[in-house]
Amino acid sequence: MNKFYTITELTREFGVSTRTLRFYEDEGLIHPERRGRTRLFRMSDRRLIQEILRGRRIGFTIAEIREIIQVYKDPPGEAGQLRLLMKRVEEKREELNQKRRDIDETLDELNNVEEACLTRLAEIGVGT
Amino acid sequence: MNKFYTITELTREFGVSTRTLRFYEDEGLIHPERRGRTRLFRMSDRRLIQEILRGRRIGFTIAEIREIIQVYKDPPGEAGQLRLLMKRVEEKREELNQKRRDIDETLDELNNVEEACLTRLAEIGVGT
DNA sequence: GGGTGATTTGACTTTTACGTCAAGGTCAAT
DNA sequence: ATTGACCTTGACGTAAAAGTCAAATCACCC
Repeated sequence: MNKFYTITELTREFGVSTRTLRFYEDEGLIHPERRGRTRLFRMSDRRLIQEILRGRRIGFTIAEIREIIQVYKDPPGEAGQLRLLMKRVEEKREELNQKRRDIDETLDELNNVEEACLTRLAEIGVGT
Repeated sequence: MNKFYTITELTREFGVSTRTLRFYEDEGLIHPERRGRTRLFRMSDRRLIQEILRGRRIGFTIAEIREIIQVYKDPPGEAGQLRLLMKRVEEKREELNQKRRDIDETLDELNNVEEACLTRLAEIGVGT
């Protein structure tokens, strides 16, 4: 079937604006086909957008996302480049692990807040 | 002992600029004491800064961080407010859980990239 | 074949979270 | 008293990631 998606289909699905998707194209993150001037998104574009948005949610910049995409599209062939890439991967891993710790701590805090709310509610509206 | 910290002590400890800490004060996130015009940070300020930076790392905006701080400083007393707060807590929890999933998926991807690098390296520089 | 609604490009604007001067105050040590 | 380190306010600048708006074009349907 090889269905094509229009830009607004994808904006609705992912909750982003058309401006955002065009911006990602301008930035070289996606390359939808064209029929005339209108963009036609394939499955692969759709998946790529999902990855981009995932990166965005965890705070990657466009440049970082582009870099990751590049690696997938065109992995380096030279040993030095490979080592460099591995170092960067290691750094990213550290960063993400830190972020996970931060998230876990914050989730704990949220639990505390919630419990405090519940006790408070129990005190106030004794018969809720 | 009740030690005071100077602004640069804290900037060095946390790896942020003085501008950043003054910005946080302008935004009402911290309220260091003053001796004359110079800021004196107490332990409580230090801890608060840690929390702020943790929030920052996981992508909270200044406004969100301020809101969280507010809740700690001055928890709402009215039932409706409490319920509202709990709803927002629940939303934040969802958001953070999503972020955790995103991070885990990205960590998996990083592992793939690393493995690909290793195989590639083994192929190329057979005797590294 | 004209209207309607979706798309496109391009330019300009906005928001967030600081960075970067400029211009000077404070204080301890020399 | 001067130097040097550190601190202050205030104004202006900037980069990233879109938002907004205008004008033009396109596809489609009756």
